[in-house]
Amino acid sequence: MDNWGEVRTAFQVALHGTVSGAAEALGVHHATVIRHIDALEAQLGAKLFQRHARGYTPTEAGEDLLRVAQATEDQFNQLQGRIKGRGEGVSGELVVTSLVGMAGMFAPVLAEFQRDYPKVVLRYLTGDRLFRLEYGEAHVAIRAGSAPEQPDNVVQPFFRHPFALYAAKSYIEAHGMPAQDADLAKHRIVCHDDLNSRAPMYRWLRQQVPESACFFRSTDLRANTEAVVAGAGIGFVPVWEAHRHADLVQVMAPRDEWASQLWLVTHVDLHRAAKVQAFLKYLKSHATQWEKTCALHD
Amino acid sequence: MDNWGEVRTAFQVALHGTVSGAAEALGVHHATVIRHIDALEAQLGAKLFQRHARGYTPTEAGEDLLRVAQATEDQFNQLQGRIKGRGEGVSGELVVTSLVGMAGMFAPVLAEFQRDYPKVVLRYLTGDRLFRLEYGEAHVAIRAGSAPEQPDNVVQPFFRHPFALYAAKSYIEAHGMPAQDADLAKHRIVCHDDLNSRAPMYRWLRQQVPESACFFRSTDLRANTEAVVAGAGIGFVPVWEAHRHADLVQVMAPRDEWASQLWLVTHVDLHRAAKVQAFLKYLKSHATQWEKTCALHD
DNA sequence: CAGGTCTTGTGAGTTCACGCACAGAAATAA
DNA sequence: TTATTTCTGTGCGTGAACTCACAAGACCTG
Repeated sequence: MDNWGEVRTAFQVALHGTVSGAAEALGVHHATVIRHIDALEAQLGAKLFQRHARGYTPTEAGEDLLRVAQATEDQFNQLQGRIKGRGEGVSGELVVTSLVGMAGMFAPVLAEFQRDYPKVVLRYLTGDRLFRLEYGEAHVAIRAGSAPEQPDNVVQPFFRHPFALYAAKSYIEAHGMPAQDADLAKHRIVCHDDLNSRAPMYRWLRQQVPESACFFRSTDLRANTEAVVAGAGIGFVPVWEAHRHADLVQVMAPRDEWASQLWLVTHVDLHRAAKVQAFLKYLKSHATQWEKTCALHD
Repeated sequence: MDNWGEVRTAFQVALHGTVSGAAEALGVHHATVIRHIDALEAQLGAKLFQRHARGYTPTEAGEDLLRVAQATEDQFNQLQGRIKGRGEGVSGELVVTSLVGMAGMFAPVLAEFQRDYPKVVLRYLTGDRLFRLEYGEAHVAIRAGSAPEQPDNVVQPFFRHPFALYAAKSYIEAHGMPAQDADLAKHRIVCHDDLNSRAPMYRWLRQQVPESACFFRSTDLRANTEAVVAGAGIGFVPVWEAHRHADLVQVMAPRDEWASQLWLVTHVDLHRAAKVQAFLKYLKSHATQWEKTCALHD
């Protein structure tokens, strides 16, 4: 049963009882209506209407079609209402993705956002692979590093994520506190597994310490943080994250060159959606708050 | 939400995930599919798909449309199956119409037909006005008189409905039995109200008796029959009907010139339907039986 | 890295479906 | 009856929608 348009035409004919009435309702010429009915009947191999000078009277098959098409029109109208009204309110699904490392920072914000917009179903995706906006896998992504420049993505700077060098109290008691940058080479360093990492803090670290000083290496920032907390050595920990661990001692204060720039990325098709805008506004208002919090504890 | 064809196109795109796949499934060029999607999105004012080089990924709205269109396609397929299979079996409605006078003769036959085809819903329409086949008011009509010649109706002779002159026993006892045709003029005659009636028996009667002899006149054959039974005079009664009244005496035996020809009439569009054919076959097999019955009692 | 094979997207040519203008038939009104 | 209106039905010309052809991008594979 292809050609749904012809079904719609037949539906209007059954509704009005005349070809002319259906033609007027559909905004087409009555000859078109006649052709549609003829084609549909030829395809089905059955008469849908009895033709006479006063109009078209539906047969049993025509009445059957009338019922089905009536239901279809209702469903399409409801669908149209849902789709047109979808963008207006803040509801539906909102899929956010970021690196795993930022989960601890974002989770409270996401929870608060959901308190303000209870109708939104939040999905927070974190994983090894990058979830790609262009395939519709996520609506909003928080990305780190240099400004992503993909054509269909709208990118805006979020905030600079401050890092500082930390160590556990136990480690400092055992190995002492480095006085200046050059002293780091004599310490046990916790760093990224890939020594060629493009993260600015690790590029800085590679210039300061030899590879042999990197005693603990992991691809995961959180694992590194845990290692530092456990006293494995000195390593970069997000300032925000460090606040949660009373045992940590700040070895060196955060520097701007260590900070990693965070970006808010959305797909251009969804950027204007009300719920996306609401979420972005929410995130940005918290960004300034985070920056203040981090600055306070420097 | 007009243009159901575009909805169907969008449905196929959501189903296949690619424009090319949908185009192949629909049997059209992929450029057509793209234009349909663009038009639909423009009309709805919302994106249905995320475009990327690997295909189209449905958004929330697109998935909503997918669900609705899936249900629609299912219903259309079921509808097509019903319509295509409708003509094969003997089921559904069967609307039969005839003059009221023949109800007593047909009712038992209709009941028997329904016993053989229990899935058929029989509607037997009788009324003052003629139910018109061309408006779909009835599938089969039994008509009397000269052969109807309407273009869209297929007409076939049914059988000749025999009439005879009857009177009540009480009337004969009071007025005696007419020996020959000319004697009728001296009797009380029950006849049709319209003296110019085209029925052959009444045209014959008008030639035999003066208007003054017609003491009881009615437009309804059944009323005339009742009048004869009640002893109002001599009148024409269907042979078949007369058998049901023990009080009636046959004044003159049935003649072929009195009989009224009955016709089976069906609309050309429905004539080939299985249920109509089954009913016609059934009626015709009973016609010969009726003729024998009538002949027996002459 | 290069080649092949999917995609989507866009401008140009062509066809098919639509609109127009009639004709015919039936019901209503005068 | 005749006139009028309102239907359906059909041949014909035109334009919108389709097909075609080509370009560009993404992904996989050797």
